[in-house]
Amino acid sequence: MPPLPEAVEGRVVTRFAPNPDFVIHLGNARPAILSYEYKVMYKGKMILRFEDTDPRTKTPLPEAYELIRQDLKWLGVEWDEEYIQSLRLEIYYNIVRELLAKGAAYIDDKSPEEFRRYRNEGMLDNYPPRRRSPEDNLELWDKMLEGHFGEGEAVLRIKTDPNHPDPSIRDWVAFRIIDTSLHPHPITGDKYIVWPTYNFAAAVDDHLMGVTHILRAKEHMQNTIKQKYLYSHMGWEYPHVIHFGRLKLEGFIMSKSALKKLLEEGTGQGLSDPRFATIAGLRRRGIVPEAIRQLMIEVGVKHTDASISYVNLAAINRSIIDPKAKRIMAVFEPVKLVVKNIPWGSRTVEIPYHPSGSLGSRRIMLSGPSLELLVSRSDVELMLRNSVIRLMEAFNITIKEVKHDAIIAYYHSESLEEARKYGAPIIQWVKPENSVKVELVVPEGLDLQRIYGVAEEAARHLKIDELVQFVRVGFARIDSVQAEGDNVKKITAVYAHD
RNA sequence: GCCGCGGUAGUAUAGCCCGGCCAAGUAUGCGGGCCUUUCAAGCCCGUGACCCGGGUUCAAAUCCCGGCCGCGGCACCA
Repeated sequence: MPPLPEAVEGRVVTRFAPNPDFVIHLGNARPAILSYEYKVMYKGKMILRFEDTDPRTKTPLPEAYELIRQDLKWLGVEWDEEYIQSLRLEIYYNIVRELLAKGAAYIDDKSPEEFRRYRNEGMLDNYPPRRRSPEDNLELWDKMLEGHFGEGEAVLRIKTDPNHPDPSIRDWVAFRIIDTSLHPHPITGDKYIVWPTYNFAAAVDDHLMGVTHILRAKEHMQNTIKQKYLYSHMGWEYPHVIHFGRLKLEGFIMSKSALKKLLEEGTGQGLSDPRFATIAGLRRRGIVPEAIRQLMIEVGVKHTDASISYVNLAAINRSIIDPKAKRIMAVFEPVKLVVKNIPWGSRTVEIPYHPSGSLGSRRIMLSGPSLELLVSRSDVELMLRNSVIRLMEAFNITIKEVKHDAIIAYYHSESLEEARKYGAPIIQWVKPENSVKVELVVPEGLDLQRIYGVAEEAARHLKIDELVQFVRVGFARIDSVQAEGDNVKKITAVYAHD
């Protein structure tokens, strides 16, 4: 990671400030992870701050506070202090009195249209509310707090350059009235009706919390300019800001509104739907935190938008999970395979869970002279093209007949060398006895495909969240295990990538 | 429309501030080969980019100007 401007070891303070109106997604992971990584790099401090100051249009989700904490922990992000803005309104109110006394802010009790007229015509200097005395403003402020004004009847504005080239900068709104009897706040209920805007609360908190470096998306660039006026009124020094572009994960649903819409339609998968680019969705799909961390560090802090392709994320993820994912044999849309003329009565094959041999092994007993197995329907084609096939880790067979309900084969030979000699394809197989039903959920863009099959007996011992590789199919995460007592009936897995 | 920020291979990123070592590095993808009891991993080879046009300079991806394109903001959202 590139160094931070004017960063001193031990003195860097970063923050991650989500709005708890929803869970966090991959885009939020960027400021969260980078803030954390820089904190670690400079042995500083990181703050988690919930920005929940709009109970009306961005009503906080009560459970989101904890879900966000959980997601951050899962990502490996550790923060040192935590704040909730809705619990800090008195602090903001006190700053307001100071600003008002200094003549740096004023109560605007005219209509938005009236203000806009003065602002857009460059007449802001002469806007009557702007010219009010500090004493009158203080009095009006108290009236606001006491409830003399209804929603939309008064706001508090911070004085800026009244002729700033960007009109949106001019005398921005710092507080507005929200009728919390109509729109209660999940934490403070209807206790407060005068709420700070993002620019006020974030700016004040960044100072009070000693934040030295802000990492935020570039949609805040104009906000930085607005906030600097507040800092200059208060005589504060503005932190260093690093802006970066937006992040998109190709093929995933990212926008909050689209996610909410799908949730309402009832996808049955909730916030962790594997089609979502939410942290929970990616976790569900078998993406590990380290992969997200590496991706964020690679993407960095450029101003340009980045469109991440899933294969890229998958490649990083694969390199992390490949060494520790058990290889499990599973066949989908199973087809019966009958092997005849086996020269031995019974034999046990020992198959390592990983080609490296580092994950142990399981034993499978096979018995002759006639053996019934299951193979994947997708491999039938291979059997039509190749007369000799090797059953992985077992023996070789000759295909005799491909019928619609079964494949008849004869034992051919034992060794791998022999299979090579014939150029025999190697396929996975499942012994029907003690096998487990498996449902593989495959997210594909907006669709969720499900394919069904059976897995070998060893799959009975898989645990939820375990990452496995179904041989010749791909990596997947065990999502659920259905059992009756100790008897595992079925496992459901979510496909991660090949 | 008005403010602001950007544009390096399919994707992501390095280099740009401090011009030459960049006929542009890395990862991933793609093509080919090797290896391998997986369509995984590993190894080798190849593929492919400095938005366009001017200018400054002995020399420009790097500096300047113009254009084009993309993104963000213009909220009593964050």
